[in-house]
Amino acid sequence: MLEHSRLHDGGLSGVQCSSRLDTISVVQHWLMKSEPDVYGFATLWNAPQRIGGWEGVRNYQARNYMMQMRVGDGVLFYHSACKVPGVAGIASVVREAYPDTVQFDPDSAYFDPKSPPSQPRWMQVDIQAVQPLRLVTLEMLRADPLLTGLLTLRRGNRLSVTPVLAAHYQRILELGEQAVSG
DNA sequence: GCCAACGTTGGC
DNA sequence: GCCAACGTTGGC
Repeated sequence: MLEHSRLHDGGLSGVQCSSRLDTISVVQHWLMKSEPDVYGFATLWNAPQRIGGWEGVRNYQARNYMMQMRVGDGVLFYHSACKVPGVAGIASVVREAYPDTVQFDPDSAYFDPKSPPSQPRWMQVDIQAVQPLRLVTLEMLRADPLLTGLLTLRRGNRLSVTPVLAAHYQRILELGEQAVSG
């Protein structure tokens, strides 16, 4: 089992590093958006081994976040551009960043002629569905004072991959499970 | 390196 | 379908 030394780029740069930090594994959390009409949580849930490749990201910031992902990181699977947007389930990272498989394919909608196979521009990760949630709607997210600061709630935020604080991740999980039992 | 034009995202 | 917000492109 690999262990990783890594820091979020979200303001931890001032943290003192002990010499043992490189043996500490820190689970990170992320939110990833997908249009359910194209690829929803159910699609991932029904895929072989419940694993799917997150290809097609064509935004550098989102790509850079994916490159920070490590096996075991938690993922909130968010449904966007649909009737009721919200977090539909959780997944986890099962394969770390590798060259996006469709960027070289001229027949793919995600083809990027400016990305030579010798120097791939776009990366993807693989994620595995862990658990469906009762939809935690955008409205619920906005209404919860504990979720203040969640990047997805920021006005005008279109990033399809964003880091999520552990506390926010836990809270959203709670909301999704609470809805099921309640 | 500026910035206008254009394309895309995504809530509403 | 509208439109605000934001990223990218390309002329200069």
